[in-house]
Amino acid sequence: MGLVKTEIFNEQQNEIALFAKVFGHPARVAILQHLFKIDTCICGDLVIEIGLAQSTISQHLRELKQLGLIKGNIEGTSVCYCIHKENWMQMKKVMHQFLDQDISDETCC
Amino acid sequence: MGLVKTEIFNEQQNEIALFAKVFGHPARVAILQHLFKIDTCICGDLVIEIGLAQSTISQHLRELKQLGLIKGNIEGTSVCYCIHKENWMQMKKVMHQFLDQDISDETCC
DNA sequence: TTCATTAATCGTAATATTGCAATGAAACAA
DNA sequence: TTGTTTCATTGCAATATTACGATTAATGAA
Repeated sequence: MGLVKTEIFNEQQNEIALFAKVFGHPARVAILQHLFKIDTCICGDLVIEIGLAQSTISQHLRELKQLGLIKGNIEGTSVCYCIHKENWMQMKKVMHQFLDQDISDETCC
Repeated sequence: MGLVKTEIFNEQQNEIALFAKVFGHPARVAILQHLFKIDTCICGDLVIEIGLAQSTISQHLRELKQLGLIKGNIEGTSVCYCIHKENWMQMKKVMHQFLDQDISDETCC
């Protein structure tokens, strides 16, 4: 199948999974880290920085953009990509809620 | 290709991506939430709770176990699964470091 | 022993993802 | 205009993932 049965899970579970999935590739992690570091960026930089083909990077950027985590402004012939700060903070809330669930002290196994 | 070029990324980036990938499926998110909620569990519960085939749940449990996020103790004919608390906290550190990167105030786009 | 229960594993089909070369499209320079 | 640069898109091929039925292995009950 290779097809996720989204309909049997609730909205929150699907949202967490969507965010996590986009972080589930080291290239996208590296892109985001680079954008945080230099705080503004053009795509060409990333191709050199990361070491994948230009079309591959462009594809990863599109996925990040589709989820709203980055935005890109066209500046002449190049594109300025950066973190979408409001959406990043929103995403953080969702992920923290999941990661920071209470661990009770009861020992089971 | 369908094959991630792990070798061009650093250890931290690959580790973040591995953790994120395992959270990138709503069934695994749901399994973890359930384990947190009831704090001890057997696999059969999960099959009813989640609504996927037993073999599918078993597969997801294996992935979570392989990453060390859960552990399973055999108890008679059933298996008691629960969160691996130490490893979960360790994972949280790694993910927080990534999610909580500083967002500078400079506006770029 | 035989039967039932539980969960892991195997095999397989359907679909998704990754990566790249080739091509397009838009902006700018000469 | 023509060429150049920059990035997006398209069209693959290779591999990975998801899901399930069937089977296996292990335990416990009768």
